[in-house]
Amino acid sequence: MEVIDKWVAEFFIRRQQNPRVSPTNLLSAMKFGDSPDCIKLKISSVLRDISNSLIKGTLDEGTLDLLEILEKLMLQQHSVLTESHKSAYCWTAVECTVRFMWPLSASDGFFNDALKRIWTKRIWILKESGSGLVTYDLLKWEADLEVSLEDPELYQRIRETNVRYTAISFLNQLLKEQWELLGSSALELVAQRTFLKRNAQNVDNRGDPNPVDESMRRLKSDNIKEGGTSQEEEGNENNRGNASDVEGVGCLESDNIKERGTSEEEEGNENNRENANDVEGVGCLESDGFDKVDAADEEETIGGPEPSLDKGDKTAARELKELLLEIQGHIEPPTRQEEQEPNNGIDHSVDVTPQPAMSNRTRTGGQDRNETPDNANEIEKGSNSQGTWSGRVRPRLPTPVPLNVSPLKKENSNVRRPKKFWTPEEVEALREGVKEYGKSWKDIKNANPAVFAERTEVDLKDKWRNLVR
DNA sequence: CTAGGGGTAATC
DNA sequence: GATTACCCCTAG
Repeated sequence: MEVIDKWVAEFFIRRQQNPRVSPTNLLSAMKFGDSPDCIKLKISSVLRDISNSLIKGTLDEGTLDLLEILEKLMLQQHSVLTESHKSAYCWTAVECTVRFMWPLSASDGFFNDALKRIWTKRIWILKESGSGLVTYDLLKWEADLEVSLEDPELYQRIRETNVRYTAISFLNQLLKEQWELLGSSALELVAQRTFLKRNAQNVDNRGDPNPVDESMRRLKSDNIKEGGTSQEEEGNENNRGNASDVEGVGCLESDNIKERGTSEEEEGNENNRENANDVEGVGCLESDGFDKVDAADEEETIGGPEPSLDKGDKTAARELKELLLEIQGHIEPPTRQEEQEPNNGIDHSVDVTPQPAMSNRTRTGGQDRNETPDNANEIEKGSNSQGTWSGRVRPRLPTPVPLNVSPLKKENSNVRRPKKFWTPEEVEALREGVKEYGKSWKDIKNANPAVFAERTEVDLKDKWRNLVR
């Protein structure tokens, strides 16, 4: 069952924004060992934690902890520390210190405490341990921050630097690189293998003399093509990667699937799919991967180097499939798309193409609130103008409930406020306000919130209009 | 956000 | 009927 544990853990960790699961808590609860698989899982959890903290906008000393843990895990699997990792650590450390520079002077706040806590203690320990995170840049920052304690000009300069942006950029870069290095998840690999096996069998049935080779050749050639575009679109890919991996990727039906182990040099390329195995991805695996596991179960062997699942893996895969379906049922409420209609291959993507001008639309003397709402209007027109929209489904949001214009207008907008005469205090405050602020009704009201508590800016304007008449 | 036109209902 | 307070709308 340990394989199930790992796969389920991986499923949760790779899935973004699951508020009920903290990756590190999950791992500590499951007590994994130090096998290479487990280290990968731990790295995934650290990456997910960093990603979550970026999403939440929390960039603090906890992030430094995570980066230090990540370094240790990288050492355990004998990986080289990347430049992005070093830079991310350096700039996050600076950000954690600079955030305490809010007072104008270094001596007025917690800056000194932060300096001691982060640089004198934490980074000293790193230096002692010979950590690769201690870089020239880090030491340079350390010196500058020390000097800024005594040098108000430098303090001001650092205070005004946008360190946070740089830190976030490096953290994002680190996440992207590390997710790519981690490559496909176990779930996806199983699906890839079974898909390849199925493909090979299909070719075999057609009487091809060398089915596996042919299948591999086709996949490889497709891959080369895909690889090219992937490289070109790296920026986009990057954006989608960690930031939106819940979206998943296209189903494994696409031919961008490789055989792991047939060519090691393609490793990096393979990783383009990185977080492809999130929820939607699992959905695809379900139909394209696991369903085939049962079939593969019966037809045992394919000749050659084709990797196949052993009995244990197959049982595990079957159990996992059921488990995932159950978990998914609990976690994911059915999406609107699922509710509306089965996927029939129609592109439901949001159409952002500018819509043709609504030539029939006319304004009717400004009484829009009595008109049919915009949406309904367009739906109605849609029956006549479908052709011009190429039959695409245009997303429609519900017509928003109009806000009360006046903050003094209470619940029922049809009921007028009771008439309230202006008191001499109010009139006086208005006169004073106009003297001071001119006809800036908002400023006048804000300057006398108590006096004008029951007046709007428009009331002030109207009253002034009456006064000067 | 403000200015100004104008409608409605209460009050004088 | 005039005034006042409130409201709505449009234009800039």
